[in-house]
This record gives sequence, C-alpha cells and structure tokens, in this order.
Amino acid sequence: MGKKQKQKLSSLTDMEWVIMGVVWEEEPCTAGTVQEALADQQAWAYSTIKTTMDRMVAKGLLTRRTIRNLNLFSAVISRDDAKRGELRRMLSRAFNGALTPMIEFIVDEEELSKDELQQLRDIVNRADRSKK
Amino acid sequence: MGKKQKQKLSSLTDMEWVIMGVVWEEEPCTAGTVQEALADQQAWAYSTIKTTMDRMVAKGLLTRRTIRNLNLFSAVISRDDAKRGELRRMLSRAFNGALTPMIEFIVDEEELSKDELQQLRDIVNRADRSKK
DNA sequence: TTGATCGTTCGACAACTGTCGTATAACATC
DNA sequence: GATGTTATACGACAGTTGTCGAACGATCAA
Repeated sequence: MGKKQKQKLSSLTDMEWVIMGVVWEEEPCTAGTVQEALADQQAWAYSTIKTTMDRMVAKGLLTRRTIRNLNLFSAVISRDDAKRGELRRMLSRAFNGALTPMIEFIVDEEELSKDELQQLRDIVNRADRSKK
Repeated sequence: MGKKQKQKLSSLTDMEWVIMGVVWEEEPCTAGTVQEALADQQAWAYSTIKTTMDRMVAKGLLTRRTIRNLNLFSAVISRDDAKRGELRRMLSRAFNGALTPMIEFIVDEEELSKDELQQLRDIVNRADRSKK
C-alpha cells in the first residue's frame, strides 16, 4: 500500500497540542519532564499531565515504554500529521473541504498586508517552479 | 471603537456547524424546520436538535424569538465569523498563529495539483492587483 | 533502617457534547 | 368540548476533557 494510509486523521485537543509540543522535542520523555518544560507557561499539576498522557496512550497518540517504574512516552503521530489533521478538519468544517475557497476567503476577508501578500506570491511561485 | 470587537472567537462543535448551516439559510426558523432540512442526511430526533439549539442560545450562538408557542431561532454570528473563528483556531494551534507557515505547509506537504497551484496563483495575483 | 523524594496508580468531579424520551402546553377541528 | 397534532420544556445518561488529590511503591543517601 502507498504512503497514504489515511490514519484516522488524528485531531488533538488544546491540551494535547501543548503536551505533544513538548513530546516532539524531548521524546522519549516522562510526564515529569513535560511538566517541567511547561512550568513557566502552564501551572498544571503533575497528575493532570500524567492522566492526560495516559489517556493519549489509550487513544493511540502516544506510546509508553516502561523501565522499572519509569514511564517513557513517545509520539505516535508526527507534528506534520497533526498539522495535516488540523488543517483538514478545519477545511471540512468551514470550507467544504477544499483549499481554494479557504485561500480566497483569506485573501479577501482577512486583512493581508502587502507584505504578506508578497510572501504568498513568492511561495506559490516557488512551488510552481519546482513542480514544473 | 472600531469594527474589530474581537467577539470571543466563537468556535463551533461539529453538530453546531451542521445546525448553523441550516439556520444561515432559513433563519429565522424553528427546530422542526432544521430537522426537516437535515432529514435526509442526519437521523436526529427532534429533541436532539432542539436541546442543542437551546444550548446554542445559552452560548450566544443563536437568538430565540418566541411567538405564541413557537420558537424562532436566528444566528448571532455570521457564516464568515464562524469561518474566521475556525481558521484562527486552527492557525493558533498548528501554525503558531501565522498564515504564511500554513501556506508553506500546504504547498510543500499537501499534494497540490498543477491546477490548484494555478488557482492559488490567480487568487493571489488578483488580490495583489486590487490592493495595489 | 529510615526518611525524603520522585513517579505511578487510581479514583473523583465538574463542564460540555451528543443523544433521547416523556410529560405538557397550545392549537386547529369536528 | 373532546381529540388529535405540534412544539415545547425538562430531565436523563453516557462519553470526553480538564483538573486534581491521596495512597502507595521504588530509590537514594545518611
């Protein structure tokens, strides 16, 4: 089978995004590590994080490897998978699943600075060239 | 104050999107109307829809006007508001809140057909021109 | 061996969401 | 007025998410 396994299109909750953010950087890591990494932004109790991470294992977002009494967690999905999931979810809810309507919306609803517009054009041009 | 009241960035649940979809078309309308409009796609009981719409009033997504024993609901937020909310939410979770990283991601991760790419370029060019 | 520590396990609880059923109130009709 | 049809009002329940506290097991250093 090809590279497109359509793996359940994982969608993360707010807290899951925050936790994954740390895991992607530090994996494999413990709940304690995550807590420390977040200490200055989020005042979460250890058990809050641990519970959530356990649930994430149950949901297939993380894997757990146990050494002695240490729980080392690793990500099952990549950051890009997560981004893709988020993007697709948003598209299907708000833009009928298609990309161009979204771009159109952005271009005429959001206030893009000339600068951003230029950036967009650059990106598109670049891609166009490389795709040629 | 300007036109940018930052109104709580409403984020809709799946079901709310579906219901709003009908309300935006038919408003002001009753729960029964919504149920009928969805009958061929969703097998929701009347009370499921009604309960959800009542909750949406409580959340400020809909308003209710009562005439006799009739509940007429109308949307508080526009479809564009909802789109904007969805888009922003997605951006802040997955792309650090910024647009260009997302566009970049799309361009090199998603498989855009040459066609779509051309569309994108058209849109951007058009915007660029009108903005000039 | 005895604490002090650190990590784990487990159970709890309140919101919010999806989902209904049922008991009622209003109304149109015969 | 009796009756059927509608729409409403309410309460309920399970599952998910955010959030902990407390009890308990393992480690390490004195």
